[in-house]
Amino acid sequence: MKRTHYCGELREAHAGQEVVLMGWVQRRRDHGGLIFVDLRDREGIVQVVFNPEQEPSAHELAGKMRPEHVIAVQGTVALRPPGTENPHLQTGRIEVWAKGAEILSEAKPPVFPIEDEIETAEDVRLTYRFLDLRRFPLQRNLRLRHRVYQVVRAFLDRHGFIEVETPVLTRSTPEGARDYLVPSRLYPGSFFALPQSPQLFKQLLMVSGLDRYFQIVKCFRDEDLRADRQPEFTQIDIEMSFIDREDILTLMEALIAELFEQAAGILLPRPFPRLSYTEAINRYGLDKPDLRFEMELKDLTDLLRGSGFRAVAEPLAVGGWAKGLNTKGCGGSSRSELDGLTDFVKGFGAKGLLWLKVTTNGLQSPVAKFFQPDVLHGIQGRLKGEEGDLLLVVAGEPIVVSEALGRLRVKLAQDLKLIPEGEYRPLWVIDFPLLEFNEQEGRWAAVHHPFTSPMDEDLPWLDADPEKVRAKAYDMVINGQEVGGGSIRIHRREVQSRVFERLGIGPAEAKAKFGFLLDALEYGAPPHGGIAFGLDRLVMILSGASSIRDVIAFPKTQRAQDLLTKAPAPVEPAQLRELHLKIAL
RNA sequence: GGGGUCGUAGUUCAGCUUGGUUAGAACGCUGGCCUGUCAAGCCAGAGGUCGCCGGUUCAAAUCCGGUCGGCCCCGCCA
Repeated sequence: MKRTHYCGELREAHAGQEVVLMGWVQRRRDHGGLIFVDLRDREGIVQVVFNPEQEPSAHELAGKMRPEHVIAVQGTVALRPPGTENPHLQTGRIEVWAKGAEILSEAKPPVFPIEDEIETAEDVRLTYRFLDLRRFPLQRNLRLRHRVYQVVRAFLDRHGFIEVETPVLTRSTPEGARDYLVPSRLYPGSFFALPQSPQLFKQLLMVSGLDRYFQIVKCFRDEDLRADRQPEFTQIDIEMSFIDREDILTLMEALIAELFEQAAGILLPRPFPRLSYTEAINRYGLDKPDLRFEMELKDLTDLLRGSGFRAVAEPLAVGGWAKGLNTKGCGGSSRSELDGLTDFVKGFGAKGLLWLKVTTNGLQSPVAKFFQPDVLHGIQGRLKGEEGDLLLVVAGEPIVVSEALGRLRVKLAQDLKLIPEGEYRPLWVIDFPLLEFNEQEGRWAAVHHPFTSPMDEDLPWLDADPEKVRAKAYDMVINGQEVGGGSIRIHRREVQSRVFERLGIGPAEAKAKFGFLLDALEYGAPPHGGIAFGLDRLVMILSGASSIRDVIAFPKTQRAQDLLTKAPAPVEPAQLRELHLKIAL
C-alpha cells in the first residue's frame, strides 16, 4: 500500500475517492459491530469506519488496534450519514469506509495521553519527548519555527545577505558568559570553546568583503536557565558593511515586520518607536519596557529630598532617587497584599516600599506623618492620584529604584490583567552606555561586548568619565522581551585598543586572545555593524508559548539535563585518557 | 550559591493538620457484552518501593532531619 493523502486534509470534495492513509490510532470506539477508529497524522484526524458485514477481515484487524498503533488503511471517502457529522473535526463531514487495513507497528499504551491539553508533569513529558511531540500544540510550534527560518532566509537572501557557517569548535575568549569547553585530543591541556555567538567571525567576514552576512546559528552559554533561557539557543545572526545605525534599524525593522506578518499574520505598528536607554529607564525602570500598558514611573526625588523620613532622606542625600507609580483603583489593597508587594521589591534590592492610598480625606499611609502636607500634595499631583488609587514609592540607589519599580510595574500589570491579549508593541532601545562598573571585579565591563563602537562625540570621555560614554548599540524589544540586540562595531585598530585598555585588557592579553581581530583591523576593515535576534524568543512570542522549551524540539531541564538522552553522562576511562583528562571531584 | 513550590497506581489527584483497618478516586489499561459512535456505553478485573536515605515511635504516606528530581524566581546570562 502507498499513502495517497494525509488524514487531516480530507474534505467533502474527496467524497467517492479511494484513499490510502497511514498514521497513528488516536482512539477506537468498538461497538461490537461497527468499529470507529480516529486516525491521526501531522495534518489532523479523520474517522475510519470498519463494517463487519462489508469487510469482515478488516473489521477483525480493527479489533486488535489500540491507541498509538501505527496503521495503514485503504478505503473510500464518504459523506457521513446526516446527523452524524462532527463539527469539532476539520474532517468531520466525511469519514473513510475501510476496505483493507494493516497494522504497521504496535504500541505500548502511551505514558500520557496524546491530546492538545494535558497536565502531565514536565519531566515525564521530556523523558518521552517523542510522545510529547506527537501533540498538536508542539507540532504547531515546530512548524511555526520552520516558517520563521523560511521567511528570514527569503528576506535576507532578497536583500543580498550571504549565509555563511562559522566554526562551532572555536576558542574561549574573555568577557561574557561561561563557556562550554571541548577538550582537544591532539593538543593535550588545550580546549575548544563552543561559541557564545559568532561575533568575531562575522566581523572577520566583513573584513573579508562579504559585505552582508547572516546565519541561523546555535549559540552556547553555560549559565543557569530560566523560562526563556536554554544553554543552547538559536540566533539569527546578521552583519553588514558600509552602513550606519539608521540603515540597520530600518532594514531589521522591515525583517521583523515581514516575519510577524508572514509567519503569524501579525501586523506590527510601524515605524517602531525609539527610546534612548536613559528615557527607557526613567519612564519604565527597565531597558526592555513593555509598552502594552501605561503606568509609567515618575521622579519624586526633588519632592522628597530633605523630608523628615530618614529611610527616604538618607539615600537621596547621597545621590539616590525616589520614584513612584500609580496603581489605578487599587486603594482598597489589603495589608497582606501590600506586604507582598514590599517583599517583591525587596527581592530586587529595595529597602522597602512606601504606599499611599488616595482617599476622600487625602493621602492615607503609615508614613504620611513624616511628610509635610505640600509634599504629600506634590506626590499625589505628580502621580495623578485620584480617589481610590494606590501610590507606590521606592527610594534608594538609582539602579535599584529603577529595577524594583520597573519589575513591580510589570508584575502589577500582569496581576491586574492590564495587558491586552493579541497586542504586539515593538520598539528600539538605543544609546546604551558603553561601559558599566562591575562592583564584584572592581573594573569597567562592556555593557554589550568589547567590540561595540563608542559614539564618536563621546570618545573623549573614555578615560576621564567612562560612565558618560554612549555606545552605538541598540536592542529590539517586543512586549517587554528583548528579542535582539546589536551595534556598530569598532573598525579602527586604535579605538579597539583604547577600549580594551579601558576594560583592563592590556596589549599583551589583547594580542594573545584577540590578536586575529586586531590583525584584521589593520588590513582594511570596513565600517560595519550588525545585530543578532533570539530566534527561540521570537517563536515564543509568535506562538504565545510561555516556556522556551515549548518551541525547542529537544530542550534541557532547568538543571541543564536532557532527560531523553540522559545527557550529560560519564564517559569511558579510555576516552578520558585519550583526551589527557583526569576527573577530580 | 540562595529563595519559593511540587513529588502517592501508566497519568492527574485525594489522603498528610490530629500517626493506627486492606492507601482511595477519575482517566488510562486488560477481559466480556454491544451496529452510528466521536470523552461511545454497560459489566468485571489487574495495577502502589507513598521520590530516596535516616531518625522519632509499639506503629510513619502522615512527624523530624537530610538528600535527589521537576518547575518559577534572585544571583549569573559581554
